[in-house]
Amino acid sequence: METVVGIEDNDDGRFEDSGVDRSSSALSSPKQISNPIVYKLVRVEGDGKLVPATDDEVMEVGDFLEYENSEMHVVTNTGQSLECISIERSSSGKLRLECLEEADLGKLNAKLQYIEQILQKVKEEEKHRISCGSPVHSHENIDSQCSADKFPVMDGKVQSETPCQEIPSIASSFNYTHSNQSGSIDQCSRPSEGVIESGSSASAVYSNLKSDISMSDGEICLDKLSIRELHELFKVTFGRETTVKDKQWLKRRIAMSLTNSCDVSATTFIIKDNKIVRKFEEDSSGNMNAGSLISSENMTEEDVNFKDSSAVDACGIDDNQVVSETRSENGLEYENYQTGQRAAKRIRRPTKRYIEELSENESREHNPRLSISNKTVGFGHVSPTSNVRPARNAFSEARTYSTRLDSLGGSNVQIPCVSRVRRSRPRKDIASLMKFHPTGMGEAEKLSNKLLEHSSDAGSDFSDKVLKSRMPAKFHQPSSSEPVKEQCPVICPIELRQELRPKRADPSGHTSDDNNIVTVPTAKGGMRRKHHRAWTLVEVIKLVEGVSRCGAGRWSEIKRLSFASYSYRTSVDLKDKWRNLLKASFALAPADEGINSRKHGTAPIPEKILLRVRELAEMNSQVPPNYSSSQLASGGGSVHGDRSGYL
DNA sequence: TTTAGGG
DNA sequence: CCCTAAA
Repeated sequence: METVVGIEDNDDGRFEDSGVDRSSSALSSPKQISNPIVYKLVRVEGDGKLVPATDDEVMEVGDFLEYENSEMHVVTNTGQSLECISIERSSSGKLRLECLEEADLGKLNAKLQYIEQILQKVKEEEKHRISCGSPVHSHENIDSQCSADKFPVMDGKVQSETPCQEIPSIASSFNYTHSNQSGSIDQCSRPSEGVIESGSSASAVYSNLKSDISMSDGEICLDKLSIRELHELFKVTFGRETTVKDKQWLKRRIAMSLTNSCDVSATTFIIKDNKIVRKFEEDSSGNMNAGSLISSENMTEEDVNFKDSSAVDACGIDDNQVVSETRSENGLEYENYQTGQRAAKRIRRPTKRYIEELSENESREHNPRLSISNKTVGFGHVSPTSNVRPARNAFSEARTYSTRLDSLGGSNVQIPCVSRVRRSRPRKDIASLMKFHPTGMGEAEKLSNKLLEHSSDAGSDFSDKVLKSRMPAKFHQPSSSEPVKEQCPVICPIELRQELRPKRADPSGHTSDDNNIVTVPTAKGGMRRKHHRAWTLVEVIKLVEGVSRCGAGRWSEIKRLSFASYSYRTSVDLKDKWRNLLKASFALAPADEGINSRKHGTAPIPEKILLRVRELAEMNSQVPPNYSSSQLASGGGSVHGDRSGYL
């Protein structure tokens, strides 16, 4: 910093203070330098000439040397294209690993190379000046004097006299400078062949900027770019314009995007044998993915760090730069920078939180009230688990959905099962049912039950209407009643009984639905549906018809043929119902059916049906368990089937 | 998975 | 309706 100030404060721009020397010495022993230095940017033309840089081409090098004192332990994990170096900073002791792509490394090396050159030039110039006794008056002067003839140029390249071995460490410091104010080193590089062999500067290139980038022997330095070029580069890299004039910032951002491998075309080239070689697409893509994954993890942290360092840079160094920028602009840049970082962060970060929110939303979508339980699930888990809802909920919901779907699925009317809210008269049965819920029932169960009741409620409401409008006077014709049947699966027991009355299909009766679907948690955690869904007459008819067609005992087949649309009627249910029907039919006293039904207030099963049942039973030699043939033989007039009410 | 039967 | 054994 002091050096910078010294330089900048020199009105005549004399480049005289010890900073230069120190910087020069930095080449041989970088760790001795602790202060950032501002250097003037020069452009190396293709013919090897050094063109004086414009004002806005001033670059700051000190930033790169900021962490000179850091101890770096290089652990190369030599893979194919990805190599890692773990760098431990003495200040924090934190150890981070990250992978860089070769191309990125190449860029960094190129930068390093260029810095090296600059330093070398400065050194040379200083020597020259000292020897000549001609003072330098400004950066521009320096640059002007930095003509190519004053520097060793070979093959169009500025030859670096720096020992190669030191380059990696320089590169490292260069690389980590900006982002590690808080200590963790998030990036790692490796000593690449390109660097070590660096007699020539090699760098990666934005292919689409080739024309704009100064190029010498296929080597391009990011630092050589002017503001305008940097802007263009920025645009290419980030896909948006920038008004930032801070070159440092631009370069940093671009470099960062490179190291993060987030951008296309950033890793098109790699350095090999001092030449820029086009990278294979597979390589770059694959590595880029891996790289971005890793870096995305680090970005959060790095953002903070970066912020700090950038604050330092912007307020400290940049302000002192000769570059014609006002402090307000610096502030603006800083703002932009921050926002830019945030934007990038937004893009990269979503992983965990996004998933979390996603799962949460999903669960809420299904059952808002149960979101709490979902929160506990799958924090930090990835999609597969986070999508899992509590088994109970899933079950009940599935049930709900299927029920509603099925209730209408068989018919021609397909009604979306969602958001059909029934707003009709309040249901008393439900209230009572809820009131007497099993105490063991958890809150979640209650809620889900409520939900279920609601949905099925709506569904049944609708189907009831349909049923009424379509309810045929003659129910005894299975085929004709079939479609009707399928539309009225969900009906409240009480109403069912009313409807079950054969002759009076009771359209007036407010067939309010309300099936008491009560799900009871099982010891195993499963859900048992503890729901009594009364059999409708249609269902009974269908069952009888199915039995007559397929034979008793082939419940699955009957279920498949006649009850395909009744998801809530399992084959076991059919079997049970048939069993009951059988009992009823054999216990039935033909003359008394009406009495029976009235007596128990239950919907009677039409005698016709019962007779048919008995007929079928006898056909199949099925006899109710406790039915004595004598009773049957006697005509069964005296036996009152109380169980008929079970229908 | 389906059937049959007990509860 | 649920549960379970048996096939």
